[in-house]
Amino acid sequence: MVSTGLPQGAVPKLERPGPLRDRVYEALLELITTRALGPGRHLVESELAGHLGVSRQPVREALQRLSTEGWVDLRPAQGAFVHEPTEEEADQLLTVRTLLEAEAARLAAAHADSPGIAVLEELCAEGESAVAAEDVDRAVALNAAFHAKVMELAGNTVLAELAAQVDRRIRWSYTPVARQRGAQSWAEHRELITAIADHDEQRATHLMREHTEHTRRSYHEHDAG
Amino acid sequence: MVSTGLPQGAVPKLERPGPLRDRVYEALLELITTRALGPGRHLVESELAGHLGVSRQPVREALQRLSTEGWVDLRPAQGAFVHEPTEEEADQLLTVRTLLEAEAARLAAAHADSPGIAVLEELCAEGESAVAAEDVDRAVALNAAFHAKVMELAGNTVLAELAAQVDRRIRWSYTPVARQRGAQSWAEHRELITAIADHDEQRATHLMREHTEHTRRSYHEHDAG
DNA sequence: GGATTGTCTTTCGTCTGCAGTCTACGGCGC
DNA sequence: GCGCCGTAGACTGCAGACGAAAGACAATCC
Repeated sequence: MVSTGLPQGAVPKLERPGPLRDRVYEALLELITTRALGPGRHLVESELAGHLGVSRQPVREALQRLSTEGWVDLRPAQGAFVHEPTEEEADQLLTVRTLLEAEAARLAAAHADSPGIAVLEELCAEGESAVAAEDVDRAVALNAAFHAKVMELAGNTVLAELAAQVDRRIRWSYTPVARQRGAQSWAEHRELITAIADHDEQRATHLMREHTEHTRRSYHEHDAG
Repeated sequence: MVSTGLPQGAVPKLERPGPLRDRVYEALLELITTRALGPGRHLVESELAGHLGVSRQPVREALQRLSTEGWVDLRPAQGAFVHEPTEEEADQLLTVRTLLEAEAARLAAAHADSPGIAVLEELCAEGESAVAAEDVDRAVALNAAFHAKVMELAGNTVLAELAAQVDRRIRWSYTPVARQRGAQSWAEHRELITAIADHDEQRATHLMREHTEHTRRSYHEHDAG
């Protein structure tokens, strides 16, 4: 088995194109999150199929998946429409996110080991430098990576999957706001890291809850203004 | 508009058969939850199509949906296989469920009104009588209805959707256990109702957490035994 | 003039057919 | 006897086509 001398992970699967439906799915998700397809827009299957150069079938399967994940609404015998997020729904999403992230922080505090904490600190340092350099896109990406790493350290796959869903939907109805509070956010991250390193579950839960609640509040302020 | 004299809600929509894919979806879900299609089984599209008297397309779409909801694993170019739940996954699901239900109880305590509480009490009474009559199926159904009502009173749609997903998956890897603790469970429900009626968020959260944790523990005991 | 009804276009829902790929099995060489 | 290779079968992935339902618009009747 190992006698071939081939590097183990170097040639994973020859990089195939992969199932067409998945690429259609990602293409549509990109179009939706970038607002190229705005909320409420009617997605005509044949139109999308022609535009992407494929048949209707992969498009239909992609739309199905997008529907179950809450990106589009699939009205029977009428077609798919890009979901229109309401104020109420955004608030509910933020509530749920607070819940999931806080639990993740607790579990991370319970299970985290040294290498994991080192990664967190590294991400935090990079994030701070990105904020200092006013590289907003990079800061946002690092923020997502930080939370994803906390979720990974929590070691609960189910929790991670749900959080990922919720997170993407939030970031969608939310793009303009996420760019505002930069430095403050990373200071809170630093506090959170120490709590996790100390295995202080209560403190980690509390800090993460505060952190996401701050974000939620800034959303409402933005909305009101 | 109202001069037609037709009863308003009596003729809702003529009860159409509805989209075929949905009926296929429900049929397959029934077959999976009842273990007629056991975990790990290879689901062949043409076979299912022939058995249900439809074409492959609705079957494919139903399988897609089942895949995104975690019921089947869709291996590319190989087909669909009924998902095999692991011990770890079951535990993670229960953890998440505890979290979601506890939050629902808190929100319910914050928002519940008299008619809602009345419904809860009614469900509780029915549940106790079902337990007394040793009608296990009915007791299980009422238990689900009770938790669903609490979730509805919480008034958070996103939370409810996530909880519904998690709940169904739990009930699947879980059927043999759910039938054990009957009377105890309903006593806890009664306590929870009073907490909600008093708008005591802390107590409602705590009680629901205890309640679901009891369930989780009995799962592990059953598993160990 | 307003409401109603008939038709017409658009789009979805479903079915059939074909090509690509993975798996399993039998034959062959060592 | 053991392992490798070639071939056959089966299944999935994708494309195209047909029937049906929903919405829009115009003509008609009251």
